[in-house]
Amino acid sequence: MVSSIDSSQLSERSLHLFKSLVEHFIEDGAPVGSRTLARDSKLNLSPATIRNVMADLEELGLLNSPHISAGRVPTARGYRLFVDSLLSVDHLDSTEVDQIARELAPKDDVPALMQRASSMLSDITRLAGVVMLPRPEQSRLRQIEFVALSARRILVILVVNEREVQNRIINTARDFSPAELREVSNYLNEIFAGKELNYVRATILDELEKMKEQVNQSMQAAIEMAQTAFDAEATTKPDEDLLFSGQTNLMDVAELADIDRLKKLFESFNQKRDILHLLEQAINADGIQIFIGEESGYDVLDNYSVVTAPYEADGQMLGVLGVIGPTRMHYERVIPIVDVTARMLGCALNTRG
Amino acid sequence: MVSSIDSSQLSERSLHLFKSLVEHFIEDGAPVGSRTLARDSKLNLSPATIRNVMADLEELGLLNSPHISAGRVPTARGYRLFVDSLLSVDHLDSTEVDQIARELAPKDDVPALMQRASSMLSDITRLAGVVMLPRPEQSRLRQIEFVALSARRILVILVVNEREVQNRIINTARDFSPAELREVSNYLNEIFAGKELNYVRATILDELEKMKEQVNQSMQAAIEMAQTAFDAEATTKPDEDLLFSGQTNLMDVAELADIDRLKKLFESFNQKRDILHLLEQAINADGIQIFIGEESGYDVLDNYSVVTAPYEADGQMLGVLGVIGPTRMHYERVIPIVDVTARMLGCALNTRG
DNA sequence: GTTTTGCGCTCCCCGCCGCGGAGTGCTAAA
DNA sequence: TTTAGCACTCCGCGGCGGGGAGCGCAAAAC
Repeated sequence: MVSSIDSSQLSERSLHLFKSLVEHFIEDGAPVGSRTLARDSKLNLSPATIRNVMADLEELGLLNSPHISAGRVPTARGYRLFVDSLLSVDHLDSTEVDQIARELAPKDDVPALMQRASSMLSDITRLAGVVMLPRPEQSRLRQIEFVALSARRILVILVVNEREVQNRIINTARDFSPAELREVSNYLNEIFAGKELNYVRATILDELEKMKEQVNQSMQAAIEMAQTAFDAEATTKPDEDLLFSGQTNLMDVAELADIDRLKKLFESFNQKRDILHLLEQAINADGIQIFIGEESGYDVLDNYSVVTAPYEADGQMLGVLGVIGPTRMHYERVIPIVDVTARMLGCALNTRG
Repeated sequence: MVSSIDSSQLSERSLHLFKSLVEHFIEDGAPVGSRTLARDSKLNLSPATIRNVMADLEELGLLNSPHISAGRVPTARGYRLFVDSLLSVDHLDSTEVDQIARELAPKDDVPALMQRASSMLSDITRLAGVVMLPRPEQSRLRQIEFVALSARRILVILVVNEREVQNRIINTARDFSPAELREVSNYLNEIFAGKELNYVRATILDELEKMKEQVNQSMQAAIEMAQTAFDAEATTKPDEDLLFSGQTNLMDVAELADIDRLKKLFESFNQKRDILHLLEQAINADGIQIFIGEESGYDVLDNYSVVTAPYEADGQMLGVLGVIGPTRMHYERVIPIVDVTARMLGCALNTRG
């Protein structure tokens, strides 16, 4: 790991100029040269002086130039310094906060709420939004019900975590009557209501195996059914936990006109894997976490930054949400938006009456 | 409406040349000129002759040239003639048919099956796939269940059409005990099981209103609950019925590099409205239906074609699926693929033991 | 010692030119 | 009716040149 840059290693003036340069570049995306900087930073320095400073900054790896006689552009490392030490975060005005609050009013079920959070993030930032859904590991089983579809096809309904519902259909080896089903579900609810899904899954394999002899025949069937149900659970769930929106917003950021890179990014959205891994790293951060360009370690994300924040409700970490855009994004705006959204979403998820 | 072109209005030779030209253009996307055509169509004609023919075809609106001294390109009308009268559809070889059949094996629930159908369409054609889910109007209620989440929040579970499940959460005005809930669901199941959702919705508003006096108090509550449940149904359902996949495939078709048009197309995928309307037109077609470029009437689809086929199970039309790509697509391959997929999906949806 | 000035140099961008290639339409001949 | 011939158009490309933005370096100025 390359030693990171500490703002105290640089003179006040260098920092000021650097900040000014980054802001400029974020604004218009063109390499910025010494003259522009001389004009706009109120320091009353000649372009030549500024060139010297910029040469130093380049040596430190904070800037580089696309070619010898162009202006300078921030590197990932440069953005890192900018974001960590120089950024003055905007204060959201109250109308924006209101808008977020309104969108996240807890009208309906969890997935819809998440979806709204994601599209709100993308609408308001004009970038791509993403929400990672509550991780299944932290789910508590609240209730389990069986509904007979036909003699041997049974619909299993799991109510998880207050407001989440999962359905799956299983095929059984023998027929079950509605009365039997009710009996089975009562039995399972009694043992497992309020327990963690992981625990439930483990226990079913383990403990119930032992009990087989002690209980009556229909209970044995119950055990087998439950096994099937939770087996299916393990396989069907994990790919449903990322909600993207506003991908198309990324299509008008000029320097991403590079359609090939964009295609790869979109594909990684579809496969979800990389982004999921990235977001998982952010779940234990306390508050905003930012991955800048190559830092992320996923090369589809070169030239893109991801701003994330975990959200929690009832004191429990639930997931992560965030925004994906070009490294050259308005961090000072995006950061508070992501931050507030995470909080608000948390509030909306707190269990109420 | 402009009078459409009938293949009988044109000489054998013109048709042959026209077909050859379209095939050529589909292959490499460049305007094709008289020389190329003279060389490749086995007719032994000089370029000059072919130029005359092409001039005629242009006058009929089947071709046009991007500029005066370029080759010719088919118009939407040209593609129409090509597709309707000239196309020799490929025969899928059995390995491909097998692959489709394997992908669509009825492993799990309906939404997942649809999703697989869609991504299979896009994978195999290297274009974008779309599946329209069974239209809610044609859904029959099979079973309704209530699960108490808390005193006044109730989970309503609708089982529709054998293998589809819908959940929604409603808030009630007063508390219900589990026993009451069971009573209510028994009551509703008795009246409504097997009925069409539309009918159910209408009847609840109507008929039950009259019965209010005749039944006891808890039944009155049942009526109100049912109203709430189906009201919610009407509003939550309709935007969940299109599944896209493989959009990114469209990003490497060269002539669509026009990122702005592509962005608009993607946005219309997200909003679903236009595509939905288009597909609804296709639901009553018997078999393959093709919308070519401007024909569709939606200008986001200029330069794109949509190949659709309705699918049915148990003798009932369920929905439409298809492929979206540049007008310049390999129709002779895409058509049979869409066709077979629709049939196979139908088979997979037939109700079985 | 730091800052500025001056200067030479690099590189991009843009418009221009000119040319070759592909293709057309028209006319006149086969 | 088909073909050959011809003049013309338009695109694409490479080369050229000038203007502009910017850099680095060295020497002068503060």
